Amino acid sequence: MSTMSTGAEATGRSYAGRSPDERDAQRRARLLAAAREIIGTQGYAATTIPGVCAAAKVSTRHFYRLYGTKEDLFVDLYDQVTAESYTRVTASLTETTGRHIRERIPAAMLAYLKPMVEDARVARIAFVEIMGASPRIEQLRLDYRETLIGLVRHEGQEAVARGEIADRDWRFASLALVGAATAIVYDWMLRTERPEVDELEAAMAELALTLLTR
Amino acid sequence: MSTMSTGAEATGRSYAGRSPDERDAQRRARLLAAAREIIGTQGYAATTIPGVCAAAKVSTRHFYRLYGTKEDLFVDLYDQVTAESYTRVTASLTETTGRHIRERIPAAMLAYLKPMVEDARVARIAFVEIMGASPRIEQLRLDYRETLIGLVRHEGQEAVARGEIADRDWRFASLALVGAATAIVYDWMLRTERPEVDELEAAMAELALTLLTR
DNA sequence: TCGATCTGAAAATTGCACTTGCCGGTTTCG
DNA sequence: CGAAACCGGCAAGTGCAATTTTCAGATCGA
Repeated sequence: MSTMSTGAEATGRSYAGRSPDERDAQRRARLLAAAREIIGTQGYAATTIPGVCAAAKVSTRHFYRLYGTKEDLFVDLYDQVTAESYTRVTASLTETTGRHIRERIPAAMLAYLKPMVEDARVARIAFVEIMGASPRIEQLRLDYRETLIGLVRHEGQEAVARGEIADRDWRFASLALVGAATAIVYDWMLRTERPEVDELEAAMAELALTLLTR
Repeated sequence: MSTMSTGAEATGRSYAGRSPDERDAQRRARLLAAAREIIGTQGYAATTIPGVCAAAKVSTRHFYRLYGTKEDLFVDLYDQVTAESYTRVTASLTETTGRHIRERIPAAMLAYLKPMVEDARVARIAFVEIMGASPRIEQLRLDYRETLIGLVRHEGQEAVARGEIADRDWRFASLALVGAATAIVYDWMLRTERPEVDELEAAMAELALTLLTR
């Protein structure tokens, strides 16, 4: 990346009113959108590169210049999807800085769930398709979860230091919360007769409080 | 099946001191053992039929007579693996019949975890490889989980009727418990510096009590 | 306008695993 | 003992998706 960051005398020329970098960025965006749709509805295993390319209106030639393999595309997609959640959580925690941990946890929980509750495809990607897809992707999932655990532990220990709650095994509590959220939200997505979003969110907030503060 | 159930004048003859049915049963058992080993260590996606056959000392020809596809074999394996847990749980509940629900839950939880804690391959199969492998297998997983939810709900409601605990959304509680158990036990398997089994089991029993009775 | 560059579509190639069929050797049983 | 049934291993043949290459047309820039 560093070598082309100045980007001025790049190798290509403009086309359709776009610079080479812009064109690539648009192709990338279309591929990611198509991948989100197809992987999020058909599943990773059933997804083919030509299929994604056709949906994205990108030729396979360009695909292979942007991504080496289907796995690379999925990694990019997963980064995008997890970044949505992670960004919202950290934003929520920043907003609630200084408040009691029992107020902050429900807000952060809802921020975490937001992208999945809004879009079933995201839930499927983040909760189901991510698992066991490949060793590299599995590692990505574990790394991301470790980041989340670190975040929970950090906030938790500060709350303990402030005397707001009792200390506990934060890794255990974080894993329980993430695992429970995964199962519950995905089940909620799949059901036809499901409770309102509000009810789900209230129950999840309550669960987070139970696991992290009681 | 029904046409050959009497089995007397079946097409084949004895070999190596075994009847045709016995030989098939042994091949099946060897294939399942090999599949457990390979899928449980390399993953479902990386598993090939010739690979399983070689490990099981079964020719591919015989494989295709016993199972049509890799998926069929995996279904059989998953049935076996889940049956282990399910059988232990129901046995535990039978043993503790009449006791207070707060005593029965920890016992049932440990029974459920036993096969996974004893064998990392089983944990990987039941918790990771089962997910997103194929639509049919995903359905199998959901069906099995539904059975488990029904079991928890049944026992839970009876305890409520006996006045031992307060009523609650049993589907929510079951999913939370199963999801949390999945995440925690698999994490425990993967870690190098992990707590003793006893500590894990105690924490899981405590978690089950929290989610189902508090 | 003209040659160079870039495009998407589609054909051609490659690679991998499934699936089938054959083979030399073993066991059965008349 | 010898023909027949059966075995596991192995060598094609097949099918599908990944990957590479080709190509005719569109766009750019001098």
